[in-house]
Amino acid sequence: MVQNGLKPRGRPRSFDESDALEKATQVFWSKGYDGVTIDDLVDGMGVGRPSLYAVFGDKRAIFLRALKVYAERKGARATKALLSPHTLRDSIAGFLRYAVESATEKGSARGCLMMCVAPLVNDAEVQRFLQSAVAGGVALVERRFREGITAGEIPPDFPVTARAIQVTDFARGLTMRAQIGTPRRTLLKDAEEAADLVLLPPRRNAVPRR
Amino acid sequence: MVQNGLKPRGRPRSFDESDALEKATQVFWSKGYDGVTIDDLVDGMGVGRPSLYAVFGDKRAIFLRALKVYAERKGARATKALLSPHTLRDSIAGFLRYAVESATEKGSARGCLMMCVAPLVNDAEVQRFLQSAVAGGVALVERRFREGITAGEIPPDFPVTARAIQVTDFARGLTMRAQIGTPRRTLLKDAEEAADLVLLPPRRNAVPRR
DNA sequence: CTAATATTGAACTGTTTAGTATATAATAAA
DNA sequence: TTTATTATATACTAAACAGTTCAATATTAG
Repeated sequence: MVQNGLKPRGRPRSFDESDALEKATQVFWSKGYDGVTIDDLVDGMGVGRPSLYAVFGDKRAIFLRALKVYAERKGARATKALLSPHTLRDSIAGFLRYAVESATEKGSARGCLMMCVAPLVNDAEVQRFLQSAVAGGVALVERRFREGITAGEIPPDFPVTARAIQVTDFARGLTMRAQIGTPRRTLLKDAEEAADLVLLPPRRNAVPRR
Repeated sequence: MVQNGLKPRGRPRSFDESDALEKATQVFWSKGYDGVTIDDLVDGMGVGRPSLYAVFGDKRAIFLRALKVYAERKGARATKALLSPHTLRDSIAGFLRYAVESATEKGSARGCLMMCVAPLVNDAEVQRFLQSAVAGGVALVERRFREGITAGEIPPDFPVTARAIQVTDFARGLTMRAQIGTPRRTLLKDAEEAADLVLLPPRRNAVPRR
């Protein structure tokens, strides 16, 4: 246990670990997984080759850590976009808008590391992580729908699970189109219309009153 | 115009050109674009290395042709799934079911070459092709919705364009989840519910958004 | 100061890869 | 049968690549 907070013994590192991971994210995002070479990572992360192997391991290990960093940051922002607004409609639209905005950000590659790059990595751990991320997204939206029922914004028979899945499928569809170059404004408009759609009240079996 | 149907002059080829392209599709689909080497193509297509370069060109050229073959076949089947059924609901559900089924076929890689592999190819021509494929899909669904209006299955004020976009976005979302391993039966159920959603009649009276 | 410890830059090694050259084989025409 | 033509198999070359080695460097502990 001893040396927590104490100065480490040898020569100090010339890079910041989490900073380097952040940069790795950009490298993978812009070049894909198979498209990235160790030299790309050495250049992009600003970490010398032997240090890179010593501290992070090989390409697969670096990608796993970068993916988790990315997912955590993106998940936090998506959660904020979803849970901050007061009205349900603003929440859902905000969630989808965030998906579009983050997928069309200038300066970064278009799309999303989790949806456009990671699925192609043939690796069981990556796949498991992605599945849990998908499930987490659905659960989050589902929770917001339940709050909407409590607040009386949607009827108690609103199919929360199905609609939550549909919201996240929309996010995926929008992100995909972002990746192939669909303009942001188009996608933002489509996000609004998707929000309208998933908030439509379900068909009642009962005969409408009045 | 001379030698159409005539025997060609030199040594005959030991492979069938379109057959080899079909096999190339499988190679790219299962290994991604950057993950594929020329040797993978030589092995997978059954074409010797020098013949491969002479007949098809380099990796990028092979991918382009394979992508077009794939898109044509898949587009034809999707069109059939969409336009064959009598009822609109069967058409839309059939379209989404086809997306799920083709993305979860046993023997092939999961997902879709156009959505899961091609977008990562950093190439202007590929991107243009994908954009036109997306637009074509929307136009097709839109057309089916219009027929549904004519047939009285949906009201004349049904927002055909917006809903057509939503149908194709759903297909993308479902395909994406197929790629990361979501089971077919789950996706088929979600496809049905998505079909129900996009067929809900639009709100008649102007409803306040907030 | 000296010893111990940890990181770094540079260079090295064996392998994989893309693209090509060359010699051989199979066919049609003459 | 001979010749022209096209395809194929083998093998080659130069470059890119992953992962490691090693001496030099920067820091702490005694």
